[in-house]
Amino acid sequence: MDKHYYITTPIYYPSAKPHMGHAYSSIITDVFARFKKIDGFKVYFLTGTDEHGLKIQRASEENNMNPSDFCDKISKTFKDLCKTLNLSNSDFIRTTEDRHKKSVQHLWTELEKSGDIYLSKYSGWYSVSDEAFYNDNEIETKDNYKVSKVSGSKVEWVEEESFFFRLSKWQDKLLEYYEKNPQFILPESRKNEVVSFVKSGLKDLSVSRKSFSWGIKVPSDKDHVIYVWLDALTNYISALKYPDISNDLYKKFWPADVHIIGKDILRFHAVYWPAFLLAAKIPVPKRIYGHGWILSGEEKMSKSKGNILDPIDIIDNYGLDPLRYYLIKEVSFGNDGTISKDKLEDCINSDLANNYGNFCQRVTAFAEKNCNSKIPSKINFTEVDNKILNKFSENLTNLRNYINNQKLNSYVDFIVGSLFDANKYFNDEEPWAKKNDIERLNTIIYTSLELIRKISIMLYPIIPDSSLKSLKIFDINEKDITFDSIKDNNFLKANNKISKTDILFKKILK
RNA sequence: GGCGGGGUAGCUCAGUUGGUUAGAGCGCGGGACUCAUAAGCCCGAGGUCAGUGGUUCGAUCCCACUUCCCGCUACCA
Repeated sequence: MDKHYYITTPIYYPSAKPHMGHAYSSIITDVFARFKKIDGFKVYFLTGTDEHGLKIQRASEENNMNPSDFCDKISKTFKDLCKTLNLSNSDFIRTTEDRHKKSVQHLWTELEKSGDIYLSKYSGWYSVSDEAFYNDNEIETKDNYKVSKVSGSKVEWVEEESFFFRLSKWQDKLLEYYEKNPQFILPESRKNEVVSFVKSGLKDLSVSRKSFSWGIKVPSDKDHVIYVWLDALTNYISALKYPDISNDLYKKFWPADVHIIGKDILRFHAVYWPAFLLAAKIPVPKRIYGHGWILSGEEKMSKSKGNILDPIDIIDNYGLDPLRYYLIKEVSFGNDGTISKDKLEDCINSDLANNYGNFCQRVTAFAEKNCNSKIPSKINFTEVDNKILNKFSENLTNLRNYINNQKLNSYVDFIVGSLFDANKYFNDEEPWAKKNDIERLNTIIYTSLELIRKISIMLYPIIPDSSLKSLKIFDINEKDITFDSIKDNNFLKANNKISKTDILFKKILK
């Protein structure tokens, strides 16, 4: 039976152009998706855009466009980003699509039927200029006016009719679910935050708005549109054709294996989403991973600080794979990380150019001169050769576990360690000094070529383009890659041609 | 304020269920080699493991207190 794997990025809110945070979430997700693909899984990788809400409605008005055309335009920039980042996504969902609307409205109706939605009033201190509600403890009285303590702007008491979701009802069930599924929320530190939040008591959630119209209408009351989370989160199942739960996509891929998200939206994914699903009697996803943020130097990137590193700029200047590699290798996954041109350049030079790229180069160049550009025959592995080659089969399970548990850094550490070993092996065995011992020379070359093959396969999920370039040496194409084959020490067939490879990563002169 | 996490080499981080000389990568200094993108390999310098006190034969790791940093504390996403 086929093995299935469903992984998602957040759907992005396109009120601004794509930034490093979007790129990071997407690249991370792509790494997992690609790994699973070469490990024999049928993978469904979903990304998309969340296009409803007041901000979008306003932004479209400001641009003198109708919201629908406006969304088409901005959603496209995110779709383009998928190509720019070389994502292997299976689908791109937009919340303005009919398939999504149908899905959301059906889910709403289910929640209504189960008694989890009721009509009431949403009220609070509202600041028009801040577009935000404030609690009693967030306002103060100044010159006979109520103002926000934070912004100082005037607030007024607003009441609005709204539908509510009985989130409070699900508090215990959620805690029970976290208890029974200790790996549901990762990383562990963030799980604690969610649990303590839920334990502190859940209030019912306002899930509709009458104050604007750009959204999916509440089926039973056309004056209301369905508010953000109930709309947005549903994308994860609407892409699988929910409510048609007998179709293949849904049957095979739901519940999702992991939703990759940023830590800023963890609560919505780890609390609201499972609560909606529990209420609608839909299985809950297996895992929510809330990753950290990419900071620039010490600070969060912001326009005012002028320290924004635009992913597109970086890709234009350094290439895509260096950025992908950097984000995976240099950021401690789960924690916040930093990026700077300086660190990126160091990483490119030491890891990609000197270590990986140069190893491919020195081995293939040597093989060209000494083996007539053919995979050598007459090989006889010694203990040294077997030791370095067997490390991969010995770690096959570990590597799979790393990916299954989102231990990205452990996965990369193994690769980097293998590269050090490979360079050391080549150095220590001195093939250039073995020209009168052809069998030994051939064996060293063969072993080294196998190392290139194995390491390149492991790198494929992270830097797919470069990995494929490298595997071209052996005429291995994308569709032929299997992760499992890194356990094979005799994969390369004698006398097959070794294709010359270009320099994979140019060193950056500093 | 409450709850939680953290302060380990110049930088980024790992680690110790408490036990002889505390680890990696990068950066830095030196060496031998030459197949390679002057890459790679070897050796080395550099840390009172935030501070104070306690438990213990012994603490960087356990406990208490101090100090600094960060996160969460609901309807922008």
